[in-house]
Order: sequence, then structure tokens, then C-alpha cells
Amino acid sequence: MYQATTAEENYLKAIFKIAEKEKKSVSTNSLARALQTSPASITDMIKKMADKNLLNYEKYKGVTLTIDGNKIATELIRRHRLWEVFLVEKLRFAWHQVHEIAEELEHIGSPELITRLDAFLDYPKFDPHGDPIPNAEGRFTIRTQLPLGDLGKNIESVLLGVKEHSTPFLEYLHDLNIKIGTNILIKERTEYDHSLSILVDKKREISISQQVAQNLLVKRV
Amino acid sequence: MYQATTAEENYLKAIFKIAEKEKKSVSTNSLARALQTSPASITDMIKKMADKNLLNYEKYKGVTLTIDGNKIATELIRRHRLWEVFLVEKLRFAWHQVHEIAEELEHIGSPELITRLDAFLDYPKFDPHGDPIPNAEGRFTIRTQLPLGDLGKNIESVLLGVKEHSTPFLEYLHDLNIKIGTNILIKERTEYDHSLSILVDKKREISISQQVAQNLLVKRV
DNA sequence: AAATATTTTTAAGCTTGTCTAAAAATAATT
DNA sequence: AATTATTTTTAGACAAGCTTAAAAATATTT
Repeated sequence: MYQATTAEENYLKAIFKIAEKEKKSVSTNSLARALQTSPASITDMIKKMADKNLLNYEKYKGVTLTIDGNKIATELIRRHRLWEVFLVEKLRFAWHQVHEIAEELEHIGSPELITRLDAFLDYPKFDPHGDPIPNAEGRFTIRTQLPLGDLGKNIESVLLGVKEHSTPFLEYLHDLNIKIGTNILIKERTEYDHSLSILVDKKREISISQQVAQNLLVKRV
Repeated sequence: MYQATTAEENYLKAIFKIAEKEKKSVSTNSLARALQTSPASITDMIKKMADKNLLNYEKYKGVTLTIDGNKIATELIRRHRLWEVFLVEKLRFAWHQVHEIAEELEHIGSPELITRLDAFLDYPKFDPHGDPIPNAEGRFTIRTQLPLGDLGKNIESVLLGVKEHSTPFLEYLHDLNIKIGTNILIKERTEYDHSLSILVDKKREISISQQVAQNLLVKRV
């Protein structure tokens, strides 16, 4: 398998993530936005990467990942999420502090390192934000989860993950002591602004906006 | 403090290590050898690094580290050795498998990461090869140690470290189950080839060459 | 001290990954 | 369908870090 450069790896991961949301092929512009570079650079780079069989590229039509490209992207996500588990579980970082560091750690190539890290962490299936960690074969664990906002009143649930990953959002939840596994129940819905009054861990009652409610992914218990 | 690139970091570390052995300033050629690049590239790079106040450089006179350069180099050695402890103690790598991986890990910049890693590992003072780990202020722990070969007959000692760090040498010791803390005692010296018959952990008697004996650093017990 | 060998530097150029400005293609509007 | 707006590509250029070949400086021998 071709050993991609760090820059190529970042392209592959960005393409994977954009393709995950939008179904169609990934446009030059959306990639430029995601990678904080100019569209011209993107065109340049994706041409080279297509030549290396990492991408399918047709002029003016955007790109998709090849089998090879997908494999590398998945491996990167695996590494990133395993390192995030390490940083939170072992080094006691808060969940909003780990993304940047994992962005660097994920580029370290040794397969043996990841195999051993995985074992050391006891083969976690989800990262600190509730995102699934692909296994060594690249398979993701699927589970049903829904936005808290979709739940009815007085239905008990636990937090499985978050849809939004921004530092401010994660910090906001951290300050409210809401984390993976937290028990949540909707007590009241305000009609005019759709904000919710929720019972957290069967003790504290707090108010959250609809936006927050849509970004909390839960399962009924 | 200036954030050095990975290439610059490698230069600084190489200069630090060469300067450690040879007292004088570090020559272009020795650096080229250490970094596996051409002397021309070295000249190019050290000129730029001198402009950035990382090195003291005078044409045809070699380089020395500035205060800034020394600080970065020491920090790199700190990171490298802490990661090696992690790889051996936590991930159960053998001591000859960790150098390459630590070479990559050491370039990850987050100070918070290293602070927490250090705490997680319980503030180790030496790495898996017995080399001292500089503390956060850059200070190395000094201790007296001498080559096994310098010891007299029937004097008990324990292995503190190794002078040579090559993979074959480390593997050789690994296969003999000789490691940091192993108890060693010289039973016999062969006159004509200076090889030694040693008692390992008070149980096994084996023969080692003079060269091996000079690369084992011990203290009397 | 002169000749030779070695080391270091200069010069010119290459690759990777980026940029800006302008041209071309595609999409959206009227 | 024609015009306008947006997106994408091309063209030319640049910094970092490397290369080889040749020139200059230093070190070593005789």
C-alpha cells in the first residue's frame, strides 16, 4: 500500500468526512473550505492524487475516494479516535481538548503502534465524543441513536454522543457536567422558542436551547 | 519561543547529540552523516537556522547551539525519552522497537500533552535504555555508572544502561534476557581475546565479548 | 613551504505543497 | 436563450528542504 504524505492524508480525511454528509462527489470549493487552502491548490493536489490512484477525479466534477483512498482515510479516523480515547481515558484531558493533538498523532504510521494502543485501551468501539472507531478491518460499529429533541416528554435516555464537535459546544456541555452516559429526560418544552427543560442525571433541572437538543444524540433506556 | 519545523528540530537534536560526544563545534560533514543528507544541504540549512537564532555559525567553523536551540533540543530529547517509556512500560514494546516510533512522536508539540504524559508515567528519570530524561526545566539527572568491563572479578553490579543503541545490540541483549536492573558479576576474564564469563542474575553463566562488556553501563551493588 | 587531500561553500536546479491573478467552464437568473 | 454569477482550472510564482557539480577554503603530507 502506498504511503501517503501528511498533506495527502489530510485531503483523504477531509474528502471522507465531506462525502459522509453530502451524498454526491466532493467539490473543489468545499475541500478548499475544509482544508483552509485556495481552490487552485486543491485542483493541483487532487490531480496528483488521482494519478496515484487515491481519488477518482473528473474535471469540473469533483472527487470521490478510490478503494485505496478510502482505506487510508478509514485508518486515519481509526488512529485519530483511538488517540482521543487515550488522551481522555489515560491522560485525563477533557473532551474539548483532544482534537488538535489527535490531529497530529493520527499521522504516525506504525501499524504495530496502533495495534498495541488498541489493546492497551481495551478495544474501544467509540471515541470520547461517541463517534464509532473503525476496527482494524475498517468496519464501524453501527447503533441507533437519535437527537434528544426528537424524544417525547418524560422519556428517560442516556447520552451516546454529540453531532456538533466545536470546542465551544463541548466546553458548554463540560461546564454543565453533561457527558457520555449522562441520564437525560425532557420535563418541559417551551412552545415559542422550542427550548427544553431537562432533568439531568435524575437530579438537576436545566434549560437548553433547541439547537443544543438537536446536537445531543441519545438512546432511550 | 520560535516554533521550529520538524526538519529544524532534527537538526537541533543531531547537533546536540554530536556536541555531547565531541567537545568542539559541530562540523558540516558530521551533521551530513548524522542526518543522511548532503553537506551542501547542511550549509544551506544551518545558515537559515543561524538567522533564526537557533545556531551560532561561522563559515568553515561549524555550529554550536544557541540558548534557544539548546532549549528546543533538550525538550525534544525529553519528549523522545518519555514516549519511549510509554511504549515500553504501557504498550509492552521491546526496547529495540521503540526508537523509530519515538522519533515521530517527539515532534508533537503540545506542552500539555507532555506534562500529562510525564505524570501518567509517574515522572520517570530514565528511559528504557537507561538514558536520563531531562525534567521540564531541562535538567538531566546525573548518576555514576561505568562500563562492565572496568569492573574487577566477583564484584556484583546491576545494569543501569547501554552505551550503544543499535537495534542488533539491543536485540542481542534482549535475547539473552539482559535488561535494566539485571544483576551481573564477572567470573572470569579470558586473557587473549579479553572476553568475559559473567554470571547473570546469580543463575546463568554466559560469555560476552569485550566490546559488549564496554557497552554495558553498570553500578556496583 | 609547496603540493595534495579533505572539507565546506556556492551555484543551479528539483519536488512538494502552497499562493494570486486571470481564464475557462458550469450554474443560476432574468 | 442570453446574461450574470459562481465554481473550477490554468499559469506563473514562491518557500522549504533537498540534490549534484564545481569552486573555494582549510587541513594534511611531504
